[in-house]
Amino acid sequence: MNGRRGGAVTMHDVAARAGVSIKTVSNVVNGYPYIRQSTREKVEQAIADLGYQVNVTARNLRRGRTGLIGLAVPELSLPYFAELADSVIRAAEARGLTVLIEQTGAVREREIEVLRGARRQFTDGLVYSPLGLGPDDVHELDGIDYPMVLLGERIFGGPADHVTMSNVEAAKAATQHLIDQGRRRIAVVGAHAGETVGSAALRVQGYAAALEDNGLPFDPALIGEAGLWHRATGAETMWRLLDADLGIDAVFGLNDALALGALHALHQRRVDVPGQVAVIGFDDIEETAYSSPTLSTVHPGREEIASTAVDLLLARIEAPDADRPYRQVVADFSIVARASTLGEHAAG
Amino acid sequence: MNGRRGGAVTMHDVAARAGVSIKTVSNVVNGYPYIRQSTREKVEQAIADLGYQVNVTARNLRRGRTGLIGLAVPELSLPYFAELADSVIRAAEARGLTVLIEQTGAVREREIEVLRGARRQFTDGLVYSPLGLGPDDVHELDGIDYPMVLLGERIFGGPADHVTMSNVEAAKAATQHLIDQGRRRIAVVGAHAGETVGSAALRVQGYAAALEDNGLPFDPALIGEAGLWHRATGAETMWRLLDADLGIDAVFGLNDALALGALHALHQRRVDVPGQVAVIGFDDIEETAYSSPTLSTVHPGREEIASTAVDLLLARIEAPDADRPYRQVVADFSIVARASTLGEHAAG
DNA sequence: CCGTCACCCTACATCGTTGTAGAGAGCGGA
DNA sequence: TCCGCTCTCTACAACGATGTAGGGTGACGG
Repeated sequence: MNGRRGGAVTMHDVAARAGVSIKTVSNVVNGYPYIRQSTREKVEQAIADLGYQVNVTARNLRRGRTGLIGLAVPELSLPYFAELADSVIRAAEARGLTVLIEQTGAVREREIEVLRGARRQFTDGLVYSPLGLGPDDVHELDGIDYPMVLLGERIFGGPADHVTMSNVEAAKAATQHLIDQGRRRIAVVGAHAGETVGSAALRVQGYAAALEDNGLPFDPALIGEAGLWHRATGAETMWRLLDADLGIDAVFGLNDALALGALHALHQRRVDVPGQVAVIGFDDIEETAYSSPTLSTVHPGREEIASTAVDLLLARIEAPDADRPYRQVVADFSIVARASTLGEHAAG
Repeated sequence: MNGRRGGAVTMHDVAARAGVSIKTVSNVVNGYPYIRQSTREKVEQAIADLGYQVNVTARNLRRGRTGLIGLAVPELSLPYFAELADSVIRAAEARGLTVLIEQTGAVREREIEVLRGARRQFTDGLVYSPLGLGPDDVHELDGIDYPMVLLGERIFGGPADHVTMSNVEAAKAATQHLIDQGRRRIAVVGAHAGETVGSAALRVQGYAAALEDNGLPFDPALIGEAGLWHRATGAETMWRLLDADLGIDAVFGLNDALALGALHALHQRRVDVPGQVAVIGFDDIEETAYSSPTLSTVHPGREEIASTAVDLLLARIEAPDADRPYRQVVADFSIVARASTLGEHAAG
């Protein structure tokens, strides 16, 4: 029965042992103030003696809440999402919530399914990070009647709070960092041709803005496409760019996996980093601190995103009726300058 | 209320609309056979009209099961565990179970805490993969009164079924693979000095066995230590080994992260892989198929481990009283030969 | 024509907890 | 003295589902 097999001590047993009513036990457990000290002690003793633990299922039924929140991400095998999940789990734990992870594989159908699936019943709310949906799918969020927090830049305007990162600003800062190191021919790895929404488009936009700010030309030849943001595609794109002989002196990987792939390709071609080409990534995944050279990157405030998301969700869960307007929060970012732009001497 | 706010359609509502008793609705929902076709249709129509979904919490309370299982792993940011979690989630899904992940950070205290923590109440069982515990901690498992499946090689003999991989055999096969390519000076990256249990010890043991089978000497100088099995430590260990100038012609990374780190170090030192040094890893994480050169490795049957673990757990959950002896299952492995041992021509 | 049996359905209690309402004790102030 | 208040505790009815027991049908065999 519910975790506790065998014994299955209930409030009844505790009440009997302590010689009080079952409700008094409940009151003690829930910290109700008007209980005589001696009574409280009797109950606590009985609880200790019997090893009683509240039956959360029954409490949930009664309270109408489960204490569980869902987290829908594309895949745990993508480091960014594994680390995001890690942060969300920690943030939730700190607030007494438990996280139930659902993988969507970035497949549109599965992302939609998650919204109405049976699992929604277990959870008080959902942190939703879609990759497969596009702006045309906003209507899929219509009629969502549970607390939800959106992450990412695929969809805006649903009936949910939204936590994003400053993609444009951060990409601009990353590009500026390269320019500050004297770089002028900065390639991009990971663009998505034709897209106008999503992280790829926004980050390229930031890149272009930085160039413009510095009076540098935007050369389409420097924009390397890569559909999947994996290490392998990063390396391939880098090879293509190198083959084209464009005089590149820096690379902006739109995420860390791409940048690490590019780093790898550069090594293989015996291109010195950052001597000949500086590299910067985006996401600050753990591995960037361990690559060689260590990878400069954008720290997107993952912890902040996670804890803000959980806070917003919790607020909606606790006051479901308050039809307070949906908030959009933009997390702070920072540039983490490491050896791939500064060189070994200056960085760690 | 439990996911469905607002409406909160219950069996009562469905029963009223269909003009039957609430129990009949329950019977329809649960596939009870003795129901007139016409009645069934009426009920199903009412369910569809009202958009009714069973309240899982109430059902759980009544049935004494939650349909949730716990999965305790060190960290999701370690690719092996992220992929293991992925596999367990899929396996559980296929059997109608939902997974609740708990991260222990491989910290002994937190691993112990997980065993009795409040979360155990939410779950019908636990898939437990400790890294911080040692054989002396078996007693921590005493008195565990819920279904549990152990993973890994840290602890044996607890009151639980156990799924392991053939560490010794697999490591032996990996080493043999290198020997088959004509390698004779095979270094190990990732050994744990002094340990006699755990994956490191077992894999080194398999390595030694392969050498012996082939009449090759075991040279302690070739055994590179690395406490953490990360890419960075793999690279460091590899550098140390290279610096020692041992005439190494192959490297066995005790896991893929180490092997990838070693690969990286070799590249940096302009050592040709596999021309001068062949490299093989262990785990077959996704990335090994994308590294350059692609990394040969041991496929440890992660899917099999996950689905076996879930099967065993489910069997215990469904028949908790059956005191059938605890089983130990060893998953099959296979060698995945890629470019880091075969060269580009032969491999993908 | 009646008992038996398979079939279909219902009433009621129950899972373990918490909200509501209110009872009784004790105390101070009018 | 009685009222009203605070404090402490209890009884009872929920939450939404399912197990148990049993009440009606109608068909069939004797």
